[in-house]
Amino acid sequence: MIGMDVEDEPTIDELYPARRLLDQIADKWTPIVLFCLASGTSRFGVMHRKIPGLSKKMLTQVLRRLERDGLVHRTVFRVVPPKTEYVLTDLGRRLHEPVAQLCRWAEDNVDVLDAIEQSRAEAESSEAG
Amino acid sequence: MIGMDVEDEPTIDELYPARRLLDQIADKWTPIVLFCLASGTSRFGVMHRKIPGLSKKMLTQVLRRLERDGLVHRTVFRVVPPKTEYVLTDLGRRLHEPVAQLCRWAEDNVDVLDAIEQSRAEAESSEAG
DNA sequence: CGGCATCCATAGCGATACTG
DNA sequence: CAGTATCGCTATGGATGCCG
Repeated sequence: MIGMDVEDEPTIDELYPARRLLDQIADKWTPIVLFCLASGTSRFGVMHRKIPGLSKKMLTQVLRRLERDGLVHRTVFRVVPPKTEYVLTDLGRRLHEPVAQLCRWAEDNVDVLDAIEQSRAEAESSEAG
Repeated sequence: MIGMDVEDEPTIDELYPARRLLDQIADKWTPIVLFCLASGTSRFGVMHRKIPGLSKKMLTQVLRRLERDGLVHRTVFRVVPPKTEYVLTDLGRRLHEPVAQLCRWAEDNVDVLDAIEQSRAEAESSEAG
């Protein structure tokens, strides 16, 4: 068995489910937007106000991508003033599941987040000092 | 009650637990590295080979950050050839929980990932076509 | 209101080469 | 083996202004 090696471990390549999922949602805003939409139909301005720090440009970008990937449906009402509604598709609701898990974990484990921030602060102060 | 409005919804600001968690792990590689380390102590080269597409530079960067934030412990053995071991701290194991949830969900819902990819492919072809 | 276009600054990230 | 250093491109993302 030349080339055989017990140390040969399976690689985690780009087809690995976790990596495919991460390619989809692993950014600063997508999970938050998904989370916002989970509670029901929402509008551009509402979401924009609801997520401080998220620029219109980025919100648009995230929503366009979600729409393109079949996760969000966009309805434009041709009225004055303009009105656009966003709602999760069935697929979007499926993808929201792991995001919700993540959010729940975060809320239940704020102590971990605090501890991480403290570690970082200590590391940075000792490096600066 | 001037200024009171039933439409006033709570904002999801940067102190919201989910956003703090995302700031920590929402990138292409961190969750994968965390996942790799979950199975036990590992070495730089082993992880590098195990995750195709992850450059040495990025792996170093991710590991340094995890170390700084108290999630990973690094042990350098002064031997030739050099040897460095990485292992999750208790805090790191805590943070691994939601990552593991994510990975599990991804493996159980490959159909969703497939559907998303198909939606994207269709959107792109109709846009190009 | 719900965008899009533009500018611009920075961060991300791969490629390559070098070191102890 | 386990990095560090440098280059250079590209993507990210904020700011601003315009438009229907």
